[in-house]
Amino acid sequence: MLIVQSSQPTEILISILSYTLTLANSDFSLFSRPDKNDSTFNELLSNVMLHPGDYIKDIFQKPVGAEVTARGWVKTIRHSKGISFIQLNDGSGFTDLQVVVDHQTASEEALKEISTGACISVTGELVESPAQGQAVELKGNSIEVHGLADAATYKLQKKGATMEFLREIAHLRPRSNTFGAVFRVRNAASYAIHKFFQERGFAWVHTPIITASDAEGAGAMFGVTTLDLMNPPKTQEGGIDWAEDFFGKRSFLTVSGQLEGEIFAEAMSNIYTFGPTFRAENSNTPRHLAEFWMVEPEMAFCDLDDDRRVAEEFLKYIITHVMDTRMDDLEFFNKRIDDTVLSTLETVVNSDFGHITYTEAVDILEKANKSWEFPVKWGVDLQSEHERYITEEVFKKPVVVTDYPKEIKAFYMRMNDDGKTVRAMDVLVPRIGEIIGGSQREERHAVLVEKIKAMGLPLEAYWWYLELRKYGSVPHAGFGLGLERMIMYLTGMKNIRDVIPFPRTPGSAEF
RNA sequence: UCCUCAGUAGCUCAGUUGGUUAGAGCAUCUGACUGUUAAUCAGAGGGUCGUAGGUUCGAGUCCUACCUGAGGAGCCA
Repeated sequence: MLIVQSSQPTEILISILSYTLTLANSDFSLFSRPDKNDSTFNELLSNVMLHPGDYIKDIFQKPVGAEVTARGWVKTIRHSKGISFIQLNDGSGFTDLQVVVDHQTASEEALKEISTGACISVTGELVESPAQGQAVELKGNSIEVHGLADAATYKLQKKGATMEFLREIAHLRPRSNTFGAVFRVRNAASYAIHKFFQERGFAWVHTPIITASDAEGAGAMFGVTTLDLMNPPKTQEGGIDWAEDFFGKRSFLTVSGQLEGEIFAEAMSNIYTFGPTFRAENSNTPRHLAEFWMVEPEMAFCDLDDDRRVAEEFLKYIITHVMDTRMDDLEFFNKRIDDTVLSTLETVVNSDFGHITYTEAVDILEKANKSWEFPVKWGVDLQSEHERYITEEVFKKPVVVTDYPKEIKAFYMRMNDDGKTVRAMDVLVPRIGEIIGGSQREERHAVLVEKIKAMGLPLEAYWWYLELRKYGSVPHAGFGLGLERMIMYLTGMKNIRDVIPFPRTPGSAEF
């Protein structure tokens, strides 16, 4: 058996269809190559594409005796005298379909061409399985081989791979149990996010990826330029003349869509952003990426108390949806990755979140009979160890901490009447610590102007942000959720690089 | 960016106070087995010990630099 290499898309498709292994008549040399003129591209496409009802997850729902075709990638194949077993998976669910092929209807020689990683279609009858391990299995009558996978060089083995190794084969890792489950959960969580907001009348706003305002001060930004770095235009002072650049000024990849989100909240009332975000920090930890996805709702006519309630409802909704739709994957994580995943998620869904102020939190921490690596003192930001103590040991459930000292929070957070604290909130959950950060925004023009000045930020850069406070200003609030941190929470995965398809970190942008 | 640890077969690892021909399991290949479930059993092949220097009669092992990865810190989502 050979694989035809071709470069034209239509030829590739035809060669995919040409390796039909006809098992029913025991003549394994029958590999017909259909005349290219026999079929149009569209007809070929409709023949190979999976439709609802065709996925392996759907096949499990069909009655015993049904004639079905299963398509997917071989996870393992086992040969015995007279019979072979294939575990087939198309990514639609965690459970593999077991395909059974009798050597009286198919030659062992031909079956041994098929190995882990090969892509095949199998047609046959769905039957009750006589053995332990699965309720039903597919009794294969004919197998179509789309693409073989050389067993001697295929890198994704059946066992023994570390997360670090799988990261190096990111083009193959979605086919593994763990990563198939991770990305199904990621998809389900993403859908739940949209569903939650859409059901509540929030509009999804596509805030820009490229921005010219570097004034937020939320960390280092990636520059975007079309200038020739070897020979950039210079100003008279000798610096780079950004006026000559593509956008006529220095521009960057966004670090947050919040400020633009506020514009739309003050026009469409309730909105959310959901998209990629970039930080050029040289931070190399299991919790940081240079490119990650963030969800940022922004609500008009909303104070911090409402903000807090939305955040609680939001987290519970995502978890509930994933538990309802991807319990097969969650059970795998609970069994193989972290045996506290399910109990933690159930705790979050079934508890009313606690609520304390920063001042109360500091009081609790000072009175705690613990030796902190970082001493606690009013005015100093809470460390991870403090956050986890409060949520895991004091409350034993999620806690929202509000009203932080103004010095340790961003300029746009609304000043409290005490003049010392701002209407900020952090949602802390067991095992992770902070998962959501948010605030009520400063809607009073004069107060915001003073705040920007006090923090030494340039007023001009915020001209439009300040105008929102001059024309039809209203109390409003919002928060941010890092999608990957949520996926880590849902799956128990320990490294953020393993919950995003293609991680970007300092020194690494492969694939 | 700083601190710590690691890098030996395709993968996961062992390798003693420096010692002559570097091992295992899995994977691969060959064979056996009529229902397997990380199949099992028998046999075979497979290594520039991260890279470059250095110390030594002799380096996988000791030293230096660099590269890559992981954990911790800072920053945060």
